[in-house]
Amino acid sequence: MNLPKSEEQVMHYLWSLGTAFMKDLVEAYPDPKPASTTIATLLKRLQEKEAVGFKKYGNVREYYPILKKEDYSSKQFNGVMKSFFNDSVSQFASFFTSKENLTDDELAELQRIVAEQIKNRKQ
Amino acid sequence: MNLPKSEEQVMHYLWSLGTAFMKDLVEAYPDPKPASTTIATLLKRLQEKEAVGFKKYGNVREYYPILKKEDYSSKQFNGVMKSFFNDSVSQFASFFTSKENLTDDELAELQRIVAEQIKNRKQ
DNA sequence: ATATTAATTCTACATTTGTAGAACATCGTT
DNA sequence: AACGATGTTCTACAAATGTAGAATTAATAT
Repeated sequence: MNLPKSEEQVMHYLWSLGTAFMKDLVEAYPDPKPASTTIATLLKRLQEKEAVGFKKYGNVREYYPILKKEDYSSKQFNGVMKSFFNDSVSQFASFFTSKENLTDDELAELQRIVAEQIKNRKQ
Repeated sequence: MNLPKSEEQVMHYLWSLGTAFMKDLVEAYPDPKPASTTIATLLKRLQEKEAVGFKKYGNVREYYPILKKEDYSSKQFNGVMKSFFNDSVSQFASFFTSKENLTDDELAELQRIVAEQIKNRKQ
């Protein structure tokens, strides 16, 4: 499932809000906020794709994400990984660690995390 | 510059071929191959976006990528990084190192690469 | 010179995406 | 019971994307 930008944006707000009424979503946008009918259209499209669900309270709906952020993130990342790094971890790692905007501290942090994960796996 | 899938596909073939004539591009596609006019349209759109250029040989053009794969990859990756990992290296690193489809060997390789990069920077 | 090959330009059209007005529905208030 | 706040559905339309036919052009081989 690859969502268009505008729908992805709605998902981001929903992921961060957890659940939301229409109003909450519109409010979440920076000015100039979109018309609520615009959000309504996007929500409807997302429902068709089973990416969001809702609980009904009378006329009103409380929306929640069905699609998990982790799963979607993972899919997006894997897509980039495959298209641009040939699905090769070392190719990606070289790119990533030599990014200029990666600070020394971040690199050290990465090292720590990798070491930890390695230890974790040794059981 | 964020290219639509179909144009991105053309770029991938161009990146891997280096330079190519129309024919080479069409041939690069798996069956069922697209009509060459389809590729022509995509190439034209890519030219407008200054993502590809060409050298003329009579009636025919030898296309080449202007947009560098590295730059585009970088942008794509940064987009995912920002949208899904909050631009946080450690958040991303945790996700990445605990992917189930990351083998122990790949993890070790990553460690090696990180260590090397750290050493490299210390001068 | 003519047919063939390869490509290009123009035009076209369906689908998807982005955005929103108009009309209608419902709940909570006066 | 009428009203305002919210929200939903329907309809609409422009722009972007995906795909390709028809007509035309140019170089090459016969």
